[in-house]
Amino acid sequence: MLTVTELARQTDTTPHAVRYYTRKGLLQPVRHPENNYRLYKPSEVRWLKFVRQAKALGYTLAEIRAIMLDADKGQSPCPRVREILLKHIEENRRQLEILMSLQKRMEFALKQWADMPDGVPDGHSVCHLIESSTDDKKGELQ
Amino acid sequence: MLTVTELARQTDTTPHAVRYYTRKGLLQPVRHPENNYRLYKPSEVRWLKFVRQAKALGYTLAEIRAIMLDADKGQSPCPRVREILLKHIEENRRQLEILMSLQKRMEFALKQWADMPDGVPDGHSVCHLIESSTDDKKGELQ
DNA sequence: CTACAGCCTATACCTTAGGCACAGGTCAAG
DNA sequence: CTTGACCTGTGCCTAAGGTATAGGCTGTAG
Repeated sequence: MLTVTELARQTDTTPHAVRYYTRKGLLQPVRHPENNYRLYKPSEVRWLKFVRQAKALGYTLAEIRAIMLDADKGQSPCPRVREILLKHIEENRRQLEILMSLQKRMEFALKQWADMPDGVPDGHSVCHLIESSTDDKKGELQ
Repeated sequence: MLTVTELARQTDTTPHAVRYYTRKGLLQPVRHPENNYRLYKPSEVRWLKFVRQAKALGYTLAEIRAIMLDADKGQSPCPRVREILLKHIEENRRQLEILMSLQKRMEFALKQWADMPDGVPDGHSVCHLIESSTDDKKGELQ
């Protein structure tokens, strides 16, 4: 049986993250009856490595939990795994477009501002730089 | 004097967002002595439009507040505004690289999985799809 | 006159994935 | 015996609001 720190070390995480995953239901340790420490079965190392792998692929903890529940019921989680990946690819594409649009707006403003002097607040203007920026599509910023 | 809903309507926001900005110190309404409603001066419309403009350029509320404090002290906020924009352009570039790397990983996995059958959990594997994914650079995911 | 609908207000809790801080417990070295 | 290092636990904090709940106002229909 492993303590949080031992488990964290074997999976390249922090003890706090291990406790967090536990709170989220991704790990089920037992408690040491004397000091109340979390104690993990050695097989949890494999589970946790799976979690890290899935996270690196963009899966959220809630999605990973759903995948685990599939597996716990003996069902193949693979259909769900494929479906979530497709959704993420779409979402990420949208997010990339938003950030690229923001990047363009910022770089355009930077260029525009290069020739403008600093102004002093005069009561009807806070910062003319920002106020001068054309506000086309804002794009939700997530 | 405007109520939250009137102010929100004139600036294309929601009443809740107006209250949130107020809590964050970006607006300073007085309170109606009878019903405790927030009451905003008509000039706050211009302030709030400035906030929306800055947000569209990627500024955070905390940064906008710092800019306003500059202006309140009679200092030109423009140097700070330029400096923050540069920082954001750098940060956003990093974030874009992270998301593009994730997008590549996801699309690679999708292609790789196309030829793989669904598996049933067998005790030493949760989902071979995810487990088969090569985990090169994860890139922090923000 | 009152019941109800609709709109307004206020506060409080929820979100992600942990980071950070604090208080207490255990162990070996000095 | 005490000190320091290391471990544990819990609880608060994040950005920018969304959503839910509870209460107050007015207009109208019965």
